[in-house]
Amino acid sequence: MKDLLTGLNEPQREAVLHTEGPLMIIAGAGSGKTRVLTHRIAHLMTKGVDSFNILSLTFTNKAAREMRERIEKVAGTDARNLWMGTFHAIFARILRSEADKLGYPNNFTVYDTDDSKSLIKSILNEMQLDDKIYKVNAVLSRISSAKNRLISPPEYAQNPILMSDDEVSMKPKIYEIYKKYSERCFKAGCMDFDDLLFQTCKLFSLHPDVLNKYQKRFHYVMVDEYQDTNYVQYMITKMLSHIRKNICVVGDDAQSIYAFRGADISNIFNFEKDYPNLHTIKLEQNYRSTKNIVNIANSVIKHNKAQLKKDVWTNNEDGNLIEVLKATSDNEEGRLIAQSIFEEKNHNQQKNSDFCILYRTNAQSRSMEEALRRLNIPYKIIGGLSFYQRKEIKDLIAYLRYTVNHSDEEAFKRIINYPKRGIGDTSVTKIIVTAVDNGVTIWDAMLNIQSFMPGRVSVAVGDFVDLVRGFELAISTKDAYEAAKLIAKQSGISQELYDDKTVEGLARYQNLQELLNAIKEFSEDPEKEDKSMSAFLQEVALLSTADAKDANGTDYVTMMTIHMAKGLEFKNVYVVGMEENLFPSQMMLQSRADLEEERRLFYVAVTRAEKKLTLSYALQRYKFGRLENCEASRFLQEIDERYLKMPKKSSQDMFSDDFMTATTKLGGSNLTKPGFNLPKKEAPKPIVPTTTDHKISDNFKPSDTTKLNVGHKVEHPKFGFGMVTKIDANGNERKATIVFDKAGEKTLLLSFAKLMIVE
DNA sequence: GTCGATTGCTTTTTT
DNA sequence: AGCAATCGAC
Repeated sequence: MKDLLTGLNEPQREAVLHTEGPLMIIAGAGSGKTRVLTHRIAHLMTKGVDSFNILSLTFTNKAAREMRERIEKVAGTDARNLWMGTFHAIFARILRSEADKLGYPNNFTVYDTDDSKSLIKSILNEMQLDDKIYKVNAVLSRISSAKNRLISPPEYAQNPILMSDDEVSMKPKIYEIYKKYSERCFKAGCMDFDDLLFQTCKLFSLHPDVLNKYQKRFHYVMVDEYQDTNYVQYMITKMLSHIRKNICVVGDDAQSIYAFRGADISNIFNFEKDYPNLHTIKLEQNYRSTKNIVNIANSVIKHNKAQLKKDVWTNNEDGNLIEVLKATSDNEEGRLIAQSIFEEKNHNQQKNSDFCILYRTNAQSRSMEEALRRLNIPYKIIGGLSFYQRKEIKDLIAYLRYTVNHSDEEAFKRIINYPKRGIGDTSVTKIIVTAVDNGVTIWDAMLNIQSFMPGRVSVAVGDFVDLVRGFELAISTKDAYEAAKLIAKQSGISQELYDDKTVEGLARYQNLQELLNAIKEFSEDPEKEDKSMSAFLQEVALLSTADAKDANGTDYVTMMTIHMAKGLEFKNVYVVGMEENLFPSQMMLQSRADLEEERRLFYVAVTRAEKKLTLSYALQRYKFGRLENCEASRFLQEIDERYLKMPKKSSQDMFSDDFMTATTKLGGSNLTKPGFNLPKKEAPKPIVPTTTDHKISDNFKPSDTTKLNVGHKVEHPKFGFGMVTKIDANGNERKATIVFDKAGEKTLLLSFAKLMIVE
């Protein structure tokens, strides 16, 4: 036990030793949180607690896997009975043995987000609602947030606030859609992601005996990333730990970045209200980053109002100043970053894996990729489209799902006419509608196809039914891998992909093979107690992009969104695209709360860095295919200047040099001021009386303004001569801000303004 | 029922 | 720019 405590600081030790009663650990970035958690579990076990009685909940499979590995290192095989996993995985597992108590089949299948959307679309169609008004994403998020707040359809209908919100937003039918959606999922024997939690909560509420069973089992409950829990998750953990109250939550309010998905920081703030005898420990010493990085992070986060008091500090060296790079364009930004990585690698003998590029949106990766490729720097993008989101993978999975669960409507829709077997959308809809109207499953409807759709289609449907029966037999007589192989072949998917000789087709065929390999691995894994196809599907449904196996031994620069980077650390971190309307995102500028979440996101980004942090922005960037002008992010201005290093002179580019000089002058002394400049909010615009007596030049002829840009001198028939200072593009609507010599500053719509470009 | 062309949308997303 | 979804023509 002693060695579990060596090397820990005082609060860390305290957290490890405090095992009985409610405990909240507020863990600053880089404060050794994972270490504390693993040592705490190991400590429990050395005290004689059976790992069987410990439940540890995380948010990602990756986090769960890493923590399990670390515990096994300390505690050995004793840890194998530990229940450690994501909320969804753990409760899916419980539901698999208890689902019948809620009327679901125990081999229920799981709808992913695409399935949910597709089901909502069907329902909208059937209700003949305009999907321009009822946007699928909006409807789903409404339903999802209801579920996350434990509001069932009847409760939704009785909630005056929800109902009037829908009324006001011109979507009064949301309740009905929600009700139908729930019924359809239930009939299909399917749970969506939210159901895995919602139904667990329902199960525990309706069946005290079941709840009691798990309460007795889990003597100790631990929750990581508590700031990201939503209300259902809060309820479940509260219920589970109700008897013994040995609940330990770990979180950092400053790193809460998933409010947009229903995470509720107030779960942290309210935790002490639930547990009057709560013990709180703060881990404030940062072991990860240099003083400069810790300081800049603190100087950023202090702009937020809503936060717990915390004082993160470090004993590490001061380290480098934070460098700010300014580029004229998104492409140049990529070049500057790639160049910086290249130089840094050479100077300090670093590996590619010491570098990480973080951005707000996935779309920003492209300019980075191109630049890195040009310098032959290997990179890897984390996130984006995951393996299991690829069409060919989802298709085979749909076959497997449908074979396991004949009621699975979304799987059915995917496969009924793929590969083509002459059953088109009209027929499919008719089958589904008949099933829904008669209250039977789609499978039953197909068995009776003759009665309502005689003719050619019914033969095709009959063949399909026989095909699935054959698959069913395969699954019941063979192992998961052999069955899947047979299904891939007999469904025709294998052939279909094999016949496609394009490059993409080849890749798709290989992906299919890779999926089969994954099933093989699964069915040969000695650690898995349940190797059924149904178990495989469940595991796969809860996998995500971040869970992909690491390419072994290759050394690459990592690129990802900031969201994906939470919990990770790199020696050198580049946060790119530090621009207004990008980071913070313009969608997030609506409310203070949203802006604060963006700021926390920035906090997460900078705290990933161990040694060197670089921030960059571009003056122009392509957005949605349009070139837009950008200003430096307000977050840059919020940083205390003494931690910053001047923007580096951007390479060779004349235009950029000119711009640099100009802005540096504006910014004052280049020794103290970084060279970015935000328009001062208070600065009044010069008020100049409008003069309309400009004498139009003889040779005046309106120019083509599509190429009009900042710096151009123009003539306007009324306002006279002026200089373009800003171009704003909003869809097709382009606006130019022009400072006229006599008429002052004007913002003109280019589609109307007659302008002649003078130079 | 199937194919292609046009139209519209676009944050982040552990599950 | 890039992609999915929808619409119109065979």
